[in-house]
This record gives sequence, structure tokens and C-alpha cells, in this order.
Amino acid sequence: MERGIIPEERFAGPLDLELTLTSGQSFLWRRQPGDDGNGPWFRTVDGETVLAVREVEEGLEWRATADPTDRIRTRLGLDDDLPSVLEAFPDEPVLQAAKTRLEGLRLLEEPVVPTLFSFILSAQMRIGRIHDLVTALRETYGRPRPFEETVPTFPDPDRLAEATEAELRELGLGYRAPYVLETATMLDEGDFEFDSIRELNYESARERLTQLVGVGPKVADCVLLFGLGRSEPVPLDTWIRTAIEEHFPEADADSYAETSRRIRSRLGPRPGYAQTYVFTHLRTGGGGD
DNA sequence: CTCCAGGGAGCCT
DNA sequence: AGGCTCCATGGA
Repeated sequence: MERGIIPEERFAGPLDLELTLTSGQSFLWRRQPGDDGNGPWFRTVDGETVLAVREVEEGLEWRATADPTDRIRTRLGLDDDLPSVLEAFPDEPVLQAAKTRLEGLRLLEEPVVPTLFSFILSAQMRIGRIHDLVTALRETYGRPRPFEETVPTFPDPDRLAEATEAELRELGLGYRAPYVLETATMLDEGDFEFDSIRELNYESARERLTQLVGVGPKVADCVLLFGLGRSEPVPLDTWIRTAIEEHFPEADADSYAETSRRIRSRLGPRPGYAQTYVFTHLRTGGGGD
């Protein structure tokens, strides 16, 4: 067990850990009940490494099974200059309201394979249930890693490919069960080159990801934004489509691709950041008042 | 009871 | 290419 603290002065601007980790970007973190006078611990995995972080007065305290300092910085977006990012938001009421209310919300860069399967599960699901299903996949097919308590990894594709559709439906995946199985099999058998995605431009990368079963343009955008560190994607979910209707009606088009192009051109130099602020703002009740 | 959730696949023109 | 329908499940 290793431990340490990343001093707050090494973040580029504020961090609200709980807001960031519960905002629907990732479903791999679990809040640990019970703590002392500091903030709660949030526990997750990174490959085979188990990691826990919490906010303390000096900055971000961590405990882990291996030194994760560099990964924490990347994963929690601590190197993003948040004040500059927010300053560059366009002067639209909904964006200004979101950034005022959501101080310290950062864009994550989560492990890509768990992100992929998480968002395959996300179709027509509420955030709380997505988290429950991801947890169920980890507890059923992940590998238990020793920590204070045992913490399950997220299963690799080869392990998911060994599951049966009946098992996955029993966990509550519903019609998404075959999507998970088929995509896991494609990855396991090398029918999809994940690494090549990183070399492609944004729209080509999105198109390529939709070759996976259960991955349409919206899920592909989430994988690119939250798992591959792209700044362009604006996942067009129900909340963002509502925001487009109400605040950017001229961006509404017939196709996903064209609506995406139009809204990205309206959200400033970091469209994905703006999207996540609007999404969280509206989803948590910031739209009507 | 109905409605909806961070959509996508399959099928039709 | 673009439009329509169906798809499991649980909570409000």
C-alpha cells in the first residue's frame, strides 16, 4: 500500500471531486461510507491497480496498490487549466449559469475499455442504474484485488466474451446483453483495432467506433470524450438535445453528424467541456429556475 | 396505470 | 441516407 498527497497548488484551478466523479462521466468510482473530518474517499480501479482518493485541506490525498500519481493527474484532469477553459465558454446564458453553479467540475479521462462497456450499457438507462450494472459486471466477472477490502477490477474483454447472454440478462442488462457479448468477442478476437482509433481524426474515429455492436454515434462520442481524451465530442443525449432546442435552435439538424458539427461550432474551443457542464447543469435541475 | 431513462439495431423506403 | 419500431428493466 502506497499513499501520498497531491498538493492543491499543483491543480490548475479548483476541483470538486464528488461532483466530478458522480456526474455521469464514469461509473467506476464508489463513494466509501464513513470518514473523519475530511471529504469522503472515492475508490476505483485502474487496470489491476486499486486506488482511493479524497479531498483534504492540503489537496488530494491518495492510497493505492501502486504509485498512481501521474495517472491521477491525467484521469482527474488536474492538468487542465480550468479557469482558462471556463473563460473560453461562449457568452450564452445556459453556459454561464452552468459554470457558476458547477465550480470544480472537471472532465475525466477514464480507462477506455471500461468506459466503452459502461456506455454500451447506458442506452435508455438512468445514471444510478448504469453504475449498479457496471458494479455487477465487476463483481461477477472482474478479478478481486486486495485492498482494505477486496476490490474487483473491471473484466477484460476475453472474460466478458466467456459470459452467456442468459447470465448477463440475469444481471439486468436486458437487450444490451448481446451488445456486450458481441463487442467483447470482437475485441477479444482482434477484429477491432482499438489503438488505431487514436490516430484518426475525430469524425473518422467516431465512425470507426460505431462498427462495434451497441455503439452508435452517441456512445462513440462518450468513449472519445471520457475515455480517449478528445476535446471535440459533444454526445447528443436527451439532455443536450433539449438544450439545443431551447438555447441553440439553429444547431438542430436532421442527422446526428450535422447537428454535432453545428453545436460544436457554437460551444467554443473545448466543446466537450461545455457539453459536460450543460449536461450536468440540466440533469441536476439547473434548467427551469 | 403510464412515462421515461446519457440509444441502437433491424428493417423499410 | 433517412425514418420507424422495437427493445428490458426499474423508478417516479
